[in-house]
Amino acid sequence: MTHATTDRILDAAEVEFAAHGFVETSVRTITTKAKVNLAAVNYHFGSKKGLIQAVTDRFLGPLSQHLQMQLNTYERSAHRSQNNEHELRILFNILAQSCQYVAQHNHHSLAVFARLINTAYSQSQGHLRKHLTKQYGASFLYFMKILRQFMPVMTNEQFFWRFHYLLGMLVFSLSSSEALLAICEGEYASHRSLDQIMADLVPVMASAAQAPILGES
Amino acid sequence: MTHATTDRILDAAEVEFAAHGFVETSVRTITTKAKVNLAAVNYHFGSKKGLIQAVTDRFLGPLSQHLQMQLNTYERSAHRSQNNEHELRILFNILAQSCQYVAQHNHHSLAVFARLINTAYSQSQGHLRKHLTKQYGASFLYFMKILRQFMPVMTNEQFFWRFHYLLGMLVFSLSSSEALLAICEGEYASHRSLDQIMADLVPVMASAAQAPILGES
DNA sequence: GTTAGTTTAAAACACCTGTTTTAAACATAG
DNA sequence: CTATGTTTAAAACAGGTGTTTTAAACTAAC
Repeated sequence: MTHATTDRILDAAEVEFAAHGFVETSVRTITTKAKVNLAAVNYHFGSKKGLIQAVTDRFLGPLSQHLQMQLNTYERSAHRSQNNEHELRILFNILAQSCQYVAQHNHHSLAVFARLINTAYSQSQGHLRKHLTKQYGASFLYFMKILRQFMPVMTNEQFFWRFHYLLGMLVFSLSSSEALLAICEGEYASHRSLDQIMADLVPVMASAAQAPILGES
Repeated sequence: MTHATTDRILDAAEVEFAAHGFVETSVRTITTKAKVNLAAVNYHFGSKKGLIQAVTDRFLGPLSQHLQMQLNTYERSAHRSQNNEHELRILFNILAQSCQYVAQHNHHSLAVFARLINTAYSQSQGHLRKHLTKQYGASFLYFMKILRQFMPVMTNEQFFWRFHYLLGMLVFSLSSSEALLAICEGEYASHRSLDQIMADLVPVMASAAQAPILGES
């Protein structure tokens, strides 16, 4: 194997980042868990930032690619029902399936994904956010563009905010599922995987997307 | 003034915490912005954790109090419509008004509130979460209990998850509004205050709460 | 076998973190 | 005045952080 070291670093970093976040995870704990020399991170990835980008790119690439493909085939399909909710569910299902597709090969990727978006938006001046929009903004906007057709009764501004409400629901649910499971502790229990959460969210997002706008009537 | 120092610390801490989060904000920047000696934080609050709790308690107390009162008067009101969505909107409106009530006296409190919940749930083993549930769990559960009545067509487990989907939508939207405004940068623009976001979210949360559960039919 | 790239070990760097300590000055109530 | 609590200044502590460096060992290809 030519790059066993880099892969071990990426794997360990992904687990730690997903569990404790980017800031709270030190390079030393990553290299220790990966059983790799401390200097290896800076040797291969330049810096911790570089490692974070590498970790995210590893699944964000396939994710956006899969998403774009699925959206393309959807757009080419002829029949479009008059039922907006039905079409919205199809679209959110495509998003969910794309997430599940990358989660298949990479168990912690969804948690990292959620954490990434969460922190990218949480810090007001986010270099992460710029990297995301620059690298994967196309797929992002493509999805938004198609979604827009089935949320016609609102202005662009209202759509913008509504979209991010949905994004927040998705991101928070995925990134804090561990804590939620820790809370119920067997009461409501029944472990719910990120895949299940995503599938569960589809109709909720569809309904939320169609909710009327108050203060208009 | 007897406690001008502690108040200045709390004010400065609130602004910094809201803007950069708890971990990314150092005690030194707080004391500098508050124009207070570095040791003052540990003198008055014992530790940084104590300061965080003090900052959150300052608005979480009035918030839970206001919420509990409003819920109480709601429960006492006789007429209850058969329209679940209408009642749900009333309930979420109560929540929104309670938030706006504390935000009135304290402009950054909502951002801190959102960030608090977000970080409390993000770290898997959260001492913050325990403090929250121990201190304000009553109001929390009270709200959930009333809400439960108007979301009858689901199991307790489904309700638990659905509730946290809504919570996530709320928390993410409030805590990342700055980043969202930075994105659109005048395109969709029109500054939207946290109060407006909360009000905007009421019908969305009501719809999301009522969304059907897939895989049952 | 030489060369180039990789990996390791260990140490050090420079910096930031929360916290503590010492001393002196200030405030205010008994 | 005295005593108690507050505030400041400045320094230091102990520990963690990302990063760099040095040297030696290893691996593979030409």
